[in-house]
Amino acid sequence: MTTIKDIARVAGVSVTTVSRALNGYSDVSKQTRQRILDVAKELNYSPNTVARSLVMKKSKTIGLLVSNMNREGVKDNFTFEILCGLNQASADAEYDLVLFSTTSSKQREKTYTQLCRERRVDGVIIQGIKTDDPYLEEVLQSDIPCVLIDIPIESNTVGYVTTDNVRGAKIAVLHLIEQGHKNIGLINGHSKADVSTRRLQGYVEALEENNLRLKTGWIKNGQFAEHLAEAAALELLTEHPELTAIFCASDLMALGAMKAVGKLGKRVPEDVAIIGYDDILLASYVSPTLSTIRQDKYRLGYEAAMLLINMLENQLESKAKIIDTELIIRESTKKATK
Amino acid sequence: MTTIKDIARVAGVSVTTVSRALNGYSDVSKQTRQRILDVAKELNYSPNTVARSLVMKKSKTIGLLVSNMNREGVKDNFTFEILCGLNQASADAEYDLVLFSTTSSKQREKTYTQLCRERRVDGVIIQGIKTDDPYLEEVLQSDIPCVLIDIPIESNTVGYVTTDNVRGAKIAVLHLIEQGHKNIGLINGHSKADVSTRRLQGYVEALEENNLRLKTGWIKNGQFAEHLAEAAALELLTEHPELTAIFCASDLMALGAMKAVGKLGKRVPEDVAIIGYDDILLASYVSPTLSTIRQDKYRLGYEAAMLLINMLENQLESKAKIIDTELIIRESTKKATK
DNA sequence: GTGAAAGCGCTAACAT
DNA sequence: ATGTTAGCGCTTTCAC
Repeated sequence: MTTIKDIARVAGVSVTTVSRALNGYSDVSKQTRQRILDVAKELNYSPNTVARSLVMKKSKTIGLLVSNMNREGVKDNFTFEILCGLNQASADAEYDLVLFSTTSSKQREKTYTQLCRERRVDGVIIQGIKTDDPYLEEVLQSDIPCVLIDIPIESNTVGYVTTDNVRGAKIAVLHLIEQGHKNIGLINGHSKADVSTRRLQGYVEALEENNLRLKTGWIKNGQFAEHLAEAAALELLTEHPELTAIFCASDLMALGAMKAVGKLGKRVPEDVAIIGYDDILLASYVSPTLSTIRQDKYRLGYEAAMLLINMLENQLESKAKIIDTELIIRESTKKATK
Repeated sequence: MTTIKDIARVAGVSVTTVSRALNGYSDVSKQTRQRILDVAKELNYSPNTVARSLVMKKSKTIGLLVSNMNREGVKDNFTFEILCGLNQASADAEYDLVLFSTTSSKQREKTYTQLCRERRVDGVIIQGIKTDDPYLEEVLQSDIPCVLIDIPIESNTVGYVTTDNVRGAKIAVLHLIEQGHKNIGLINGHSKADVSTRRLQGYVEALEENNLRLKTGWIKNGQFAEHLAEAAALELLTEHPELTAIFCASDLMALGAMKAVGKLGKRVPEDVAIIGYDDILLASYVSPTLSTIRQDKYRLGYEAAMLLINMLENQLESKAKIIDTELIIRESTKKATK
């Protein structure tokens, strides 16, 4: 493996000059630089980024702490789309992405800080973590630059990227109201997700603004899981036959709710209208197609990486980014024919 | 940031001893080791893997060269499932995964070898590369250990993981034949994919063994893309109305074919039976549900990482792994009622 | 059982 | 414009 030392020897200069030439410093004579470049190419030289990282104390790598990278997580491409965005943005800025595996049981032996410091990543992006995760506390205490996805916490070294979940949920429910629904149920995620808290808020606001009844019995949690949401919808519709619409805080859960409606011998949207959240691929394929609030997951990832890189390279003022969502109207909320 | 030097100073020993103690070498007295461990904990020490990599010439990281990590690739979770498997396996073996971004335009400026050597990855896993990709040639010439997914090439430093695509395709077509079909079309991927070549072979074998007619006009390529497959199916069914079934070399293409059947005013499976390949999530959600050949993508990834790690740590004999596939019968190939 | 010293490949003062 | 030197944090002979 060729090193700059080899180049120096062959080119008849010192390693310093080689380093300077290769890194494009100005204080190298034109002919020397050319000679060095030629030799480097001739010897098929590749710089050793490890050695460089050691001395520079920067690795040009970003650590990724994502949940759902296990066998079970395969069902939604939510994480993957974010990953794609992250990947593209870091590629553009010439950063490498390293996946920290939080899946393994061993993993929890190490603290967040240990994890990051060992790998010498310049910064970290975290997605899919619950709000009561002990790591979160550490993130705030640590001095490692970090961007959180969908957890709006800001500090000196921590920023975040998310969508306006209150508004998204509100728009979803307003759409249902517009379709003539007055008794609207909610199947939410769980209390340890910030998005759930906010989507609940949006739901409440939409109802209140329209002077509609709001019963706690109409709200259940489905943990973002399809089958749990199915069970929740079953209960909801059995216990509260007055419900004519359900807002689900994720498309996967909406799918579960649709199944529940079917099992009760009812139809979507004629008997019960369903609207989801996310706009996953499945939403436009299921029958009836699912109305939903589209989140641009790719962009979520892209912006997260951009933000982090900006934090690393410039002293950034704003460390938060809110991304738009969009109402997608499909068949599952078609107005009931009176 | 604490270093072993700090520990050495506080514990009153040399850095050598600290290194030995921390790495669990036997030739350190019990009390010295304990003292060092205590000091390390007290100083909140994390080892610097960069420094270690530099001297050890091993990084305990695996490079990932995956295609489809861009905005367009988001549609199928195929890559993601593989990623999950890779992630789990490397986590288990305490390797880190670093994503090489082949998406960026800059990327192609660097050769494969440069890419890998710069990052000092111990090995590489490649997925989604076409058989005429220039990188592939380099992989074989390079001495960097590498595992290919779905490209059966083996060398001293190169292994692969794949499924038996001939057999998978054959089983799919045999299933159609069993359902009474005699005129069976094929929508394949493209000629630069090894899996396509093999699935074609399986198709041919199945027909020949049953003395069924085989017309080149019945075969088209859909480039693994849904809309191209839809167009291909449209042509196929228009030009060859005798076809009563189509085998598609991917589920996404099968979805396109199903749309085409619909557009022609025909029904699946009554008029045209469709069988796909992969068993993506959508397959069990579309209507009618899609029969297919299931590939365990997670396992594909898991085994690829395991294989590579084995190649890195032991001198491995076998560098190939073939994973089973499975016929999944759903509605899209239900026997036509006579 | 422990330490001194060398060196992994690179960058960065500080000379000259 | 170029070279000398030191050092990043760690592992590893080789001595004692």
